[in-house]
Amino acid sequence: MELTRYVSQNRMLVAVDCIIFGFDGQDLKLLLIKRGFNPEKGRWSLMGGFVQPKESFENAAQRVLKQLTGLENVYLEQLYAFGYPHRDPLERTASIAYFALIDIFKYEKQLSSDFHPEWFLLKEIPPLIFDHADMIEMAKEKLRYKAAFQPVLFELLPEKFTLPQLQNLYEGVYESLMDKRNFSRKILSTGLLLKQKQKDKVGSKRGAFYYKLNNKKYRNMFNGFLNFIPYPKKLK
Amino acid sequence: MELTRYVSQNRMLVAVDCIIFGFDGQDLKLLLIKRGFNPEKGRWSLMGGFVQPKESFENAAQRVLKQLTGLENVYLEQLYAFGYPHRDPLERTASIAYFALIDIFKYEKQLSSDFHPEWFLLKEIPPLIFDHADMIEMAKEKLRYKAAFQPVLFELLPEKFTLPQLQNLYEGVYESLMDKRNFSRKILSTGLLLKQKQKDKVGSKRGAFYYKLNNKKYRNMFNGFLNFIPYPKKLK
DNA sequence: TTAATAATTGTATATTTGACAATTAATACG
DNA sequence: CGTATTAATTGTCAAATATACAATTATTAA
Repeated sequence: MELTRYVSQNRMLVAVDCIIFGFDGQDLKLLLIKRGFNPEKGRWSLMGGFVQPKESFENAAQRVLKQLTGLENVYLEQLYAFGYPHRDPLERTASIAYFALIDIFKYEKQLSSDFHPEWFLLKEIPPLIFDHADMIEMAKEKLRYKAAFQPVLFELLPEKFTLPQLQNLYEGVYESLMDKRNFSRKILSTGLLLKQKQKDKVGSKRGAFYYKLNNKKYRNMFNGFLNFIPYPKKLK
Repeated sequence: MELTRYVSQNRMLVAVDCIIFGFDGQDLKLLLIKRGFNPEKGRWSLMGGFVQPKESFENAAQRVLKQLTGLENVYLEQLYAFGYPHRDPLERTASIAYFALIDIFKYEKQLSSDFHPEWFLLKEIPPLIFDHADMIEMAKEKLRYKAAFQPVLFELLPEKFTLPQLQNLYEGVYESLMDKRNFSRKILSTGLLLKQKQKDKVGSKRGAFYYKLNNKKYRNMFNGFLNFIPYPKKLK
């Protein structure tokens, strides 16, 4: 009899939205789309979609991400559930926000689709629908928080990357400048990087050596506490 | 016309569940209730409730928490949105889990109610309904994570507390033993604690001095990076 | 050959960590 | 009243880590 109890309760729509980070070797970027339907048609938005009946939230986020980028098996983590009553003016809709870290170069090969996606510099995000700006703000914060003692930023890099690129990445995330000598000492002391024999000649005349992740160590130390917080030199 | 788009989508129930931590000076505890309705009537459960039409998730969690403990303005933070399709066998129900840190002594005065609440040692949690055990596991992890560089554990203590109590708390959270000398040095070096003239005579013959939080500093440094990670001596 | 550019590398000091045990204050008991 | 008991309080030294700071080197382009 008590089984009827749920009847009196209200249901609501549940969506997922993805905050997709990328890094081009220089700057941090976000992938946004031009919303194709009302309300707010034509405005910039995070990529999202409604959770389907047989889908977990995680699966829904993966689906949405694949739809836009063609990518699977990328770093994806739940950020926060947004749910104040009128965030979508049309109807009450909860949104489970996920943030994704992708290798921007893998993405570029895909060339999706009818969402009119564009990469924006993290510092130049246009006005967004609903509470998407809040979501991004929270995602930035969480990334800083996490990267402070988990080597999560490597998810944004291609297989081979240089130390100057890595430092650019950390400087972008923490919006600060770091000392090159101290940075490389600290990063290399983790034993996480394997120096390659080739150099990247694109960025400079001299060229910078490539490094790869030591994947075994990476997986092992991912959840260990390691202080990856860089020491800001000056606030930009 | 596109306004009809949402029509084809499915709605679901959305609930909140609260993981309520307390600390009695010795051990970490969780407040659980005996579920009063089907399904799973009579089994132990986190305190929860459905999100009402005009309520944010946060408000729903506050309401539920107040209902059970009589407390308002306590530390409450969203933990994670749980949503796999059949977590509630009766009907698809998302649950936004919140964790709360309360002063267990303030609670004890309230003596609620018809939920049959009981404090359980964190190490002796009984079998729980649905995915509530997962929620608790995640909450424990998050508490460890946060307490590592935010002084959040003070939310579990009464206004006045002793250093041995504080160390018990950290040892409980990290399930490890710490060195008294190093612990007090580290904690006191933050300048966060104000030594009182009175002693707590309950715990020992000699008595231990009370400390209070320096509230101004507390608020200021809450979001700064501070390494509160204790150095485990032995795993218990 | 030289100039320009950006990558690479080292050292000294200050701070923090971590290991380690003797002393002290208060009470209870003979 | 003295003594035993209990738990709180306090200090030092070595090791590791953080931070400040600039000269040298490899490569390309002119």
